[in-house]
This record gives sequence, C-alpha cells and structure tokens, in this order.
Amino acid sequence: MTRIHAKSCFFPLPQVLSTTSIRSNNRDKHQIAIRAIPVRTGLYTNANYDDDDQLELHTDENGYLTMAKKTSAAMKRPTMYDVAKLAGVSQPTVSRVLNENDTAVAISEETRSRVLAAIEKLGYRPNVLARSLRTQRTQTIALMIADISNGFYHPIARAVQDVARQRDYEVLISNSDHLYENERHFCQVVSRRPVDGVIMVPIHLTEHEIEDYFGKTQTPVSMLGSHLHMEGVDVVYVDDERATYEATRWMITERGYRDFGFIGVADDLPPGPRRFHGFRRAIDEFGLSFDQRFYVEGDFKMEGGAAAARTLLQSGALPRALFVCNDLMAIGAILTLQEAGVQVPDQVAVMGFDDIPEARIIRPMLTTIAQDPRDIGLKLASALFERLESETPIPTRIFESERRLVIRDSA
Amino acid sequence: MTRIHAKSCFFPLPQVLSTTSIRSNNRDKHQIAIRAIPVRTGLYTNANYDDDDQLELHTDENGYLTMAKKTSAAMKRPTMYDVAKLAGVSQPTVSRVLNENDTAVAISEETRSRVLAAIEKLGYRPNVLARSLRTQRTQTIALMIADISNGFYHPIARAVQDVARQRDYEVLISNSDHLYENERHFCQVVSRRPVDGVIMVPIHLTEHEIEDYFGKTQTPVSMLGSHLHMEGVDVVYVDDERATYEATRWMITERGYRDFGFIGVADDLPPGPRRFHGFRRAIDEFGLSFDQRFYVEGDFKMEGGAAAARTLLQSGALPRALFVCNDLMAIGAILTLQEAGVQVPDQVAVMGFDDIPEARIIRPMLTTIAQDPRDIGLKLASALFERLESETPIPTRIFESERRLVIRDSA
DNA sequence: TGTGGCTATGCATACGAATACATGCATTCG
DNA sequence: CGAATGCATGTATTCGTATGCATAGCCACA
Repeated sequence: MTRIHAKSCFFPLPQVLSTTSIRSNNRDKHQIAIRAIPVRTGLYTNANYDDDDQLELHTDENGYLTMAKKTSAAMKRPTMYDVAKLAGVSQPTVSRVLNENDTAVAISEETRSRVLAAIEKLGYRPNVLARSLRTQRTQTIALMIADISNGFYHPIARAVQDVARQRDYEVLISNSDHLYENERHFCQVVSRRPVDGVIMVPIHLTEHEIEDYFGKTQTPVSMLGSHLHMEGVDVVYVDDERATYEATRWMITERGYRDFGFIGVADDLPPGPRRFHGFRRAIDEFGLSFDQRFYVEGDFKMEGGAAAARTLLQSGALPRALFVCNDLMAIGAILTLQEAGVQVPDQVAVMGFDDIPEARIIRPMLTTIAQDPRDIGLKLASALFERLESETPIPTRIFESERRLVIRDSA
Repeated sequence: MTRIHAKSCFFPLPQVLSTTSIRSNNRDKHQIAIRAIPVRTGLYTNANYDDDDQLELHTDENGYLTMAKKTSAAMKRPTMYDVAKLAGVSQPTVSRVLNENDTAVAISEETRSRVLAAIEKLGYRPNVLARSLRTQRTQTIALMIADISNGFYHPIARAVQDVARQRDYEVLISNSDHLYENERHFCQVVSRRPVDGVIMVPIHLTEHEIEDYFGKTQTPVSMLGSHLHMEGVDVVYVDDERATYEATRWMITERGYRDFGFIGVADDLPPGPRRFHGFRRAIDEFGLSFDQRFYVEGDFKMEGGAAAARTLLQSGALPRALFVCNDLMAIGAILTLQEAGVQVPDQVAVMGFDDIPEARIIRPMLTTIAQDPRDIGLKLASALFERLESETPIPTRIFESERRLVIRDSA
C-alpha cells in the first residue's frame, strides 16, 4: 500500500519534488491522475492516498489543484481527535471525559454530555495501543499453562480470567505443551509485548532465565510450582512430595499393597521427580523393595500413560499397585491395561494425581490426589494483582494450595 | 507517581514556574530538594523524576543548578534511541537495520554490525506497542472459542496457533463459555485492542452485531458455524444437520431403534436446533413418532447432560435410543443413567456428537459423530491469513469440514 | 565542472492518547 | 478594586517506532 503525499505528486514545479519521488518508478494511477493538474508551491494536504482510493479533485479558477478528497475512504476508526472535532472541544478534553479519575480536573456537565454524544455517534473506541504506549500500562496479563488439553489447567485459566476481568484486565493465554521451546517463546513474546504481569506454570525454565526475561523490566510474576524460588516472585505450590508420600502410605496401610510400580516423567519435568520422591519415601519407610523394572516414564499425556502401560505389559510382570504421577497418564494406563485384559483394581490398582473431570468418567473411577486448581488460579491471580497494585515492594510470598486424597474405585 | 520537570521546580525565578506548580500543594521531597538550588531561566532537563528517584544534583561555581541526574533509575527498557546513541547512529538507522525489508534502503555492513552489537549489548527488544501504533498492524489475531473445557476446541486452538506461529503472529485466546455476555465482551475488547484478524465460534452473536464490531474496521474475520452468512466473512462449517440425519438413519436401519429421545440445547445455541432438525428429519422420514417428553435440553456441558438424564429418569419412561447433541452431555447422561442402574446400550443406546478424547474413556465407548477440529482450525486460520495477506478483496468463502460416524459401543 | 545518479544516512513527522503546563474567566477576599 | 484562587478548557509534548523526504559524499558522464 503505497502512500503518496499530494505534494510529492506535483510535476511542473521541481522545487516541491523530492528526489525520492522523482526517482521512484512508482507509476500508479493516482499519481498520474494528480500529475495532470498543477499545484501551487506550498500546497500540502495532510491526507494520504492509498492505491484503491477514489479521489475527487478540486481546482481553482486557474486550474490549480486546491483539494483532493477521498470519496471512498476505507472507514478508519475514529480517534479522540474526531470526537473532539464533532463535539467542538479539544482532544484532551475528550480524554478527560473518558478518564474521570484524572487528578481532580473538572469538566462541565454540558461539555461532558456533548462529548459523550459525539463518542456515541461516531462509535468511538479508545485505541488500547496508543493508550498503553503513553501510560506504560497495558491492562493485560499473560498466562502460560503447560497443557491446554489437561483439564487440570482449565479452572486455573477461568479463575485467572475471573479475577482479571473484575479488575478490568485482559488475559493473554498461552499453551506450552510442556515444551521448553514454547516456554522460551512465551517469555520472548511477553518481554517484547509489554504486559503488566505474568502468571505461569514453568516446567523447564530456570530461575536464571526467568530473572533474565522479567527481572530487568520489573514485571510482576507469579508462578505455580515448588521447584523455583526467586526474589520478588510469588509462588503457589502444592506439596506433592508429601501428597504422594501420604497417598502411598495409604495404599500400603489401608489397602495392603506391597508391590508397587510408578509411571513418572523425565527428570526435566519437575513435578514428576518430586512426586516420585514422595512415593519412594513411603516405600522405603515401610521397608518395601522397589523393582526398578516397574518404573516407567511417560509425558504427562494420556498417550504417554498408555505407552508406559504397554511397556509394563511387555516386560512380562506387573506390579500389584501402580502410582501414576498424573491423571491423564493414569487413565491412559488403565485403558491400556484393561484392553490387555488386566483387571483394575483387582489385578493392578491405579492411583492418579490431579483429579481432573475424566477421573470420574473412567470405570473404575480413579482414586487420585485432588488438587484445587481454581484455588490455585485465584491465589496466583490475587498475588499478582496485589503486586501490581501495591505502591511499595512486597516481599516474596509462598502460598500452599491444599490437596487431598480422593478415594474412588481404582485403588 | 508524580512526575516533575526540573524547570517547574525552580523557586527564585517565578517566570519559569507554571501556575499549576505554584498552586499545587505537592510537597514531595524532590521538589523541595531541588527548590533549594537556584536554576537559570531556560534550563530544562528532559528527564522526569519519580517519587522514589535518588537525585544527584550538580551546581556551577555560582551555585546554580546545572544538572540533576538520577542515580537510582529503575532500569527502563532500552529503546531504539539508546541503541542508536551507543552505536553512534540515528534512530531511523537502527530501525532500518531491524527491518531489512525497508524498501531497498541499504545499510553499510559496518554500520549494521555496530548497531547489532549495540542491540546485543543493551538487550534491546522492540516495543511491540509502539511498532503497532505506527504500522497499524499488531501481528496478533484473536481467537474466541465457546468452551475451554470442551476438548473439541483444543485442537482448533492448537491448529490456529500452529498456523499463526508459522507466520510470526501471536494468538489471543478467549473463552466465552457459551455466554452472550462474554461474546460481546470479546468483541469489545478486540475492537479496542486492534488485532489484525479474528477467528471465532460465535454462538449468540448476530450477523448484525458482528458486522457492527468488525465491518467498519475491515478486520478480516473467519468463523465456525453454518448459521451465519456475511459478506466478506469466511465460514467453516460442518454439515451437522446432515450428520445427525445420517446417524439417526443409521440407528434406525442398522440398529433397529424406533423409540428415540433427544438431548438438545436451548434454541439460542444454534448447533443444537440444527442437529435436532437433522435428527427429526430422519425420524419423520421413517414415519416414526417422536414423544415430546423425550426431548430435554441441556447446556453442552457434562453436568447439563447429567441433569437432562435425571429429568428423563424422573419422567418414568425412557426411550430406547438417545441422541445427545454433543459428547460432553452424552457422557454426563451415560454416567447418570448408569448410576441409576440403566444399562447402556442394552436398555438405552446413546449417540453423541464431536468425538472428544473422553469418548474413548467412557465405558461403553461412545458411538458418536466425529468432527475434525484440527482440520477446522487449519481451515479457519488459512482462510484468515489468505485474507490478511491478499492485496485484493477476496469473495466470501465457505468451507465444509468433514465429519463421519464413529461406531463404538454406546449405540 | 556541472548534472544526474547512487549509496548511506539523517531529519521530521505521524500513529492515538495521556498529561504537564498555560490561560481566560468568574469568583472571592481583604 | 486589585490580587489570589478555582474552574474549565486549550496548547504542547511525550510514549517508541516506521517512514516520507532530504542530503552529503561519491562516481560517472559529457
């Protein structure tokens, strides 16, 4: 979309031609159309013409161009300036009407109503970009979750949105799919596109990287996960080490299982090792032995759980009880075991972690450790907004969100 | 955060004091601190001072203030101007180095490398707000889905993000939860915060409203749903009327069911009535009667399906086969029926619509009509980007996405 | 040696809104 | 009745970037 100033289209008066416009081989029709008409030196119209504009050309009695008006202007969004013109006031006055909180500046009732009428008539909407550029605030927070397909994160997203909307903030949701590359991409995007705050579930990101991306710009951050501790970053965590410990204990003491397997995840997915540690602690405490063959890794997804179960099946032997470090994998594992004719929980008991909606769909219903994702989301968002709204620096805070064992039928 | 220009803090020379600053009862320490030092008329520093800035004040031999320097400046993000200063070039030159595509403007290798080094050293990142304000493009598209908890939408979101990332666009995801209010809110947000394009799954929005929000600004839009037809708006649809028709036919001819129930949704949720229509067409075509008692409404969610099933159970009689207009409700219904001791499919057969992942978790596995949400997402995004990138207007296009009957165990 | 062209860069401005500062007028106060 | 004050508004500037236009230096050509 070439833009041409009317003045640069003038032909017979070289002094108003820029070198650029002489040299350009820009030969579009409007330039030619305007060229046919002489223009007085100094005539300058503020308008820009796009390639597909229809121009209406006015000339004076001597044949000089006096006005070139767009007849087919692609309707541009009205600005405060348009509103101001229509209301017969200045642009800042419009701004003041809109931002009543402007330090005690009064606007007369009459002006206010005229401005509001003009806004209404033009359908004016403030341009958030311009406002943000000026105020250095975007009224936007960014949320990065680890897996949009995992029902665990939905209530978190909802809760964050609820809190944000209440404060008139928008939420930019992003989904990392547990991939380091996506996490980094998120940080990059967010550090270029200023947001006022960040909530995230970092899996692979290191403290150093997070500091790198957000420390410099002082962007408030709150995160889910107990593996990171950073100055000035609020953390919400669930004590999953203890949760798996207690759940494993329960399986041992209440259900009498002694022969365990574990479906975990790679070491670079922090909650996995932590949960395994709690599991292992209980096993060791009871002096049970743990057969390394029964430790298999998945990827937090249903298919990963299914693959892990296939691995176990192929190994020939099965543990009596299987602790799976999240529900999605637990479900994948159960379905695979059942397909292979293995009875759950009679032959293999399965314990999950999260309590996502699907845990109540599968038969047998999944015994699992329930987290409270809505609570997590609310805590994350509240902490962030406290930071956003606080005048004074707030010391790092750590919030624990509760979890509890939900006993159903699978273990 | 009060900002004070150094010049307005001058005390002994009234002529440089603004009326505002004389009158204001702003008595913060920095104003006072600077006031103690005389300033020559005309001295003006470009810097703004925040309340918590530490100032380093320099005076000349006569005791006049010559310089006020921030010592504790909260590190601001560097701008092109900072880069330019460091590299010893002008700001536009930096801009040109960054945007190599700038119409054939050449930059010498030496300058380029100096600029790049400065960028590296300062950790400069372009400010997307400023860029967008200038270019009128945001490199962002907005996506509104109807229910983040419904697995049907996840592949759509992923596909849209995949396409967008490939073109270096960001995606703003929003979730309407099927609520009209949220849909309108989305439109308002998006029409204030300019995005380059919009993809949405409008449920309640009317063509008139959509035209109102996006028509004026010429924002390219593509939508999922066959109930809307708008000039210049691409639509992807699944022929769900026909899909339910065929599936119902199949239940009649292949399974021999004659006595049907239907769990639908309120008339203002368009896909519902459409699906009911296809269902009804098959029923009528085979001359079967349809007992109105067996038509119950839900809300597209699992709990809605459960509630609908409870209504049916309470009514005393049950149909032999139940067509549920989406999987989430179908699953809710099956679980409720099973809880009540009803055998699925032996007493009541259940057919769903969508084929979400949960359809394979529930037992019996859900017989359903599979849509291809990834395909839908790809089509939506491709259509949008074609429009975004096209120089010339593109006529309205309508894409059909395939669906197919997936026969499992529930019907 | 002047003219024109090219290369590499600088200068000025615009995007839309918020805000520091200025001002005209009416009011108040001594 | 003049000076200070407050109200309602206008003017100028700013945010960070992209870009239209200008220009300095060089080279080629006549």
